[in-house]
Amino acid sequence: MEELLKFAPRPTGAGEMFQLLRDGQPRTRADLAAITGQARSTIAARIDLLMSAGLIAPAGEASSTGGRPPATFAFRPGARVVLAVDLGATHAHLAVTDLASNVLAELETPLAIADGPDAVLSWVTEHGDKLLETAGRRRHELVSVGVGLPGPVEHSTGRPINPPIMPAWDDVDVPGILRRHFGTAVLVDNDVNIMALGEHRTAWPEVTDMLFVKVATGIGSGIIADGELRRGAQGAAGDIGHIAVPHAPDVQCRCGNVGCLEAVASGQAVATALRAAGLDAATSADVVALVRSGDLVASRALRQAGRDLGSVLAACVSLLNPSLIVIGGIIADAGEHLIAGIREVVYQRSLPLATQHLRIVTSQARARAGVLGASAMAIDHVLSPAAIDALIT
Amino acid sequence: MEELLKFAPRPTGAGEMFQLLRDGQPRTRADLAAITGQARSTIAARIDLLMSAGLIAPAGEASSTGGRPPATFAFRPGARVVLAVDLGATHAHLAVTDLASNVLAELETPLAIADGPDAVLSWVTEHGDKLLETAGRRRHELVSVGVGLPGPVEHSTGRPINPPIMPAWDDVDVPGILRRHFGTAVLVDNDVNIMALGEHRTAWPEVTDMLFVKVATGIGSGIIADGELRRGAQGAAGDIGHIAVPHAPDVQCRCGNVGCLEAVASGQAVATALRAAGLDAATSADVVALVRSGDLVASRALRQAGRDLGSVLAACVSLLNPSLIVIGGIIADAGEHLIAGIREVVYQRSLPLATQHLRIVTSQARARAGVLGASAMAIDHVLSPAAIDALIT
DNA sequence: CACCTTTTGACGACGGTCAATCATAAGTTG
DNA sequence: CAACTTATGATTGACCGTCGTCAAAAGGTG
Repeated sequence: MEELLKFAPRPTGAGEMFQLLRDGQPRTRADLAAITGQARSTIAARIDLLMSAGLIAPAGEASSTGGRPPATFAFRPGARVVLAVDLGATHAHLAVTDLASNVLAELETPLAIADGPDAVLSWVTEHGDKLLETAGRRRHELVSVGVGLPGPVEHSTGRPINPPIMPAWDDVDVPGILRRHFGTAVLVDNDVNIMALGEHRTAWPEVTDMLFVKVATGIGSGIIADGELRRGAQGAAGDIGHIAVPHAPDVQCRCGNVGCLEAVASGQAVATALRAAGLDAATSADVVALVRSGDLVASRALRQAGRDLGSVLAACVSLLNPSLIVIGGIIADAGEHLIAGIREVVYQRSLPLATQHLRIVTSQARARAGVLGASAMAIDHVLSPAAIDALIT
Repeated sequence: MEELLKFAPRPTGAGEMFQLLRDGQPRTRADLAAITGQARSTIAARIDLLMSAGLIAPAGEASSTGGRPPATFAFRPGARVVLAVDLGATHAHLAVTDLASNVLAELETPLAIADGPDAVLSWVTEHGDKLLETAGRRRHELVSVGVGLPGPVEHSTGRPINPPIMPAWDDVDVPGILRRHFGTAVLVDNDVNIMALGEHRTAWPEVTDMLFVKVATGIGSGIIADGELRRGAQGAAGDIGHIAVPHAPDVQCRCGNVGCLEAVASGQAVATALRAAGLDAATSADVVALVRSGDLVASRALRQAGRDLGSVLAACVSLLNPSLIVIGGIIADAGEHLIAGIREVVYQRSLPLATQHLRIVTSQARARAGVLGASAMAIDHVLSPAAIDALIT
């Protein structure tokens, strides 16, 4: 049966051949013909199509093997642009990127999500247009928009569902509103999910199973399994902030339970603990500043937060068996104390099989993880085989 | 090279049209044309192909709407058979099923996995052949074999990796050995994973995100996310037995840590606790028997085990956001005490968004979950669009 | 029974892909 | 520089899958 597989007939359209080039590496026509199994003439025709759409461009000549050197072709990320929108509880981060998520122009500013969808989204459309201009691109070059929101989102419809910190946004048709203005596809997801996506695509594209953990005022995570973001039944997957921490003190959490991870290890929780110890710490940023200034009490508190986080992440490791955990969010900027605490507990509490190939690292995308993820989500939608085929006809 | 595989199985579409019929429902040519958007003549050609391969058969006429009544066609599950093999620590369960996982012949018997791969696998080949004969099928009708093993398995290669209870099986090429005998594709996975698959396919096919939990001598789980089994980076996902239980007593676990779920809530752990209370309980089966006989101490112990399980499952719910948790394994046969304890804690400890659509139920496939899953895994491989296209050419 | 509706199978047309061929371009090797 | 090697573009006929049409078949309706 399997043997017959190799006789299976004809492959691929132009859109699928294009997927091979998305990694940015230049390839010759012969390369593509060998990989796809198609005739050289067919490949040549597809190259012409993709070139005339501007999606690929000649990338110089490869080295000769004795005769005429072959011409190579590579993905041309600058062909179009997308708008990436990362909305947090109190800030907004906009970026215009090319199709390889290179940031062409960006804008970061305080903005309260609680102002409601009308105010926030009209701010987005206004500054989205301006940013496009700053990047020197025209509206017709914009092919899609990706948005991250600080709450649970049903990804298929793009509507927030019962978002605790932005109640006015419940069930708002965010894609519809933005599409009316920009005239393109609009993809929406949870902010932690898009951070996970951003980190995955830009820093760890070859990893298939990873967990991205955002530690800031709250705590959340995004799950990549088998190479893709997993959102769960209602889009609420990764919500680890309210998992009970084993052996934690019975601290009251805003969710009503006691001993939640967020109540003992979030930036807010650490700040509260430091105030109780007589230090001046109101916000997560204050905690980071204290630790960076070398304050021992703050460092010790952060390491303990790491241990508490670690005891929850150990459970996540057992359940998901990722090969990578990435720690992001503002608290991750406070140095190695947090991650040291995490490692301490995770490697002790998990089985060897799950930890032998497990790395635990800090975010590389840092504050840009959100927009990079929003960009990646928008790009994915637009560079799918079907979308490419539609574009070039 | 691997990329090539991504392209080779890009078929003409007969295999893909066949996927529509896999649900067993009869459809007319017009139905299929409407669904796929292809011309009726094209559909007719594909029907002919699939008919001549025996994969589908006429299923009578649909009711007329005024003119000639259309003929309907339906998947013919009896066209081929697969062998399903569920190997536990101390027992073996074999089944020959048709392509809809209907059991045609089965065999369940004690067998020690610790006897090693040579002894066990030759037992499997011998009795596999006999079972095929019992079912009245010939060797050439067998198209694939699915195997479940009680330990971590790298699914892509089918090799066990560091299996704690079957060390002699480490890195053994199980698919290779069985393929040499049966001459078909052989798929291998962890036993809990195939139970999850079996339960999912036979009882909850429409659920996209669920968690199957096996509670027996040990505790393990299988994850279905976005409709498919997720195995993690090394195939060890779902290994919840060694997650720390919050507020649990510091019971020593065989893994070296203390307070593991398996050490406080497994059949073995409950039996140990009951012995300490003066009851006669050596195995998980004894625990089930005691509870069924109405023993109050045993019932209370099981309910507490449910609570402990629940506190771990609450974390899993927060992380994965499933819409269903299925409890299987022998302990699940002891009635509602266990599941009552689970519900008690899960619904209290998880956020409303995650629990509002969450059901927690006992397994419907029961003892057959394993072979049904092995069967489903084998069938999936053989009824994929690419495999069908290869078959009918 | 004649007429209508709908399905079905057969046929020819169309378009995409392939394999082969040739002339030409653009390098390397001696 | 000449000979050789390899890549490219253009062209061709053949093949295969798909589509649309049309007449025949099969049943309902009056």
